[in-house]
Amino acid sequence: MHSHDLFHSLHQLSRHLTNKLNEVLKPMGIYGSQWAVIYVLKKKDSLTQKELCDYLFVEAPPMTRTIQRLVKQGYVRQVPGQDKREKHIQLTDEALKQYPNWEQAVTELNQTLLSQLPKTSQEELFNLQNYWLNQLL
Amino acid sequence: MHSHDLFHSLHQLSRHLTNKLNEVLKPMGIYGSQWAVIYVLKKKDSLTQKELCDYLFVEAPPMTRTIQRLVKQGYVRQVPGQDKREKHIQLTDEALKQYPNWEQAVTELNQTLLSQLPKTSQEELFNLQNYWLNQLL
DNA sequence: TAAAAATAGTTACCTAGGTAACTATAAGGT
DNA sequence: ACCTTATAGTTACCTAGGTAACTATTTTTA
Repeated sequence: MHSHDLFHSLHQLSRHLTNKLNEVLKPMGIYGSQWAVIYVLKKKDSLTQKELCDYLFVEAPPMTRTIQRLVKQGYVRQVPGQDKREKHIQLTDEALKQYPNWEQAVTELNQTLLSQLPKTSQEELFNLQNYWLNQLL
Repeated sequence: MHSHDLFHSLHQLSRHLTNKLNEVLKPMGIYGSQWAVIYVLKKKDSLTQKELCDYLFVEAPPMTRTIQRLVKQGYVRQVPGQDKREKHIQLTDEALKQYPNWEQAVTELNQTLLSQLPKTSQEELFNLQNYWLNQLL
């Protein structure tokens, strides 16, 4: 096994999964990057853009774009914070109404994608990825 | 473990590695996508764009762009095939001259990135990725 | 063999995500 | 208090990769 192959297959796998995600979300009118933000906001309730960036491991500029699109679609609102530099991002009622649909679509996709991979392998893969990622940061 | 987390960590890991690769290649004047093409061409000698797409699992349009950049930089040439639709892509002497530098930089990076991950884990990760990828295609 | 379908590659345009340079606000050091 | 530095977010522009629509060839088929 050459190290190149390991990186190559990881890259391919990631792209394949991203494509599948966008395919499923397309008819629901949102993109994968938007779903990632929505998913976090559902769990955390209200976060600044900085916090979203840190959590999702994304730079500020793409986050600005993703949020602006979500604002335009009415799924998110930006509330000015006490610190006037900050913007607190929250899901709108419209987003909360749509959430179960999005969640179901994504969960079904994930199950389909993982159906051929035994549970123990899933755990193993997840642990290896996380261990490696933590070592790298 | 939620399936979302597995996909999320895979996505993060992939992005992190891509960023590191581009960081290392930047001073050498090429990008990660270009390196992927060069690496394949070094092994296979001459391939059509279609064959490169299939091998790297990439759609035709981005491949066209990557190759056009490589042509402009003088690292690759497009030889018309017997089938006049095809273009056979080959490394130039200039690319072959630079290759060892690129190869060394990438190999060193890979070793650094993998240094904290035990050999057995590397194999395990590689096998899981490939197994899953094959199931999905 | 002429018309239809498939294939290789390109162009135009989209999202995803990165850096650099900028603005506006907040925090610290003197 | 004032000036410097740090931080949150935006804007502009770059690469990576995707789809749709197109051109130019080749292959199939009627």
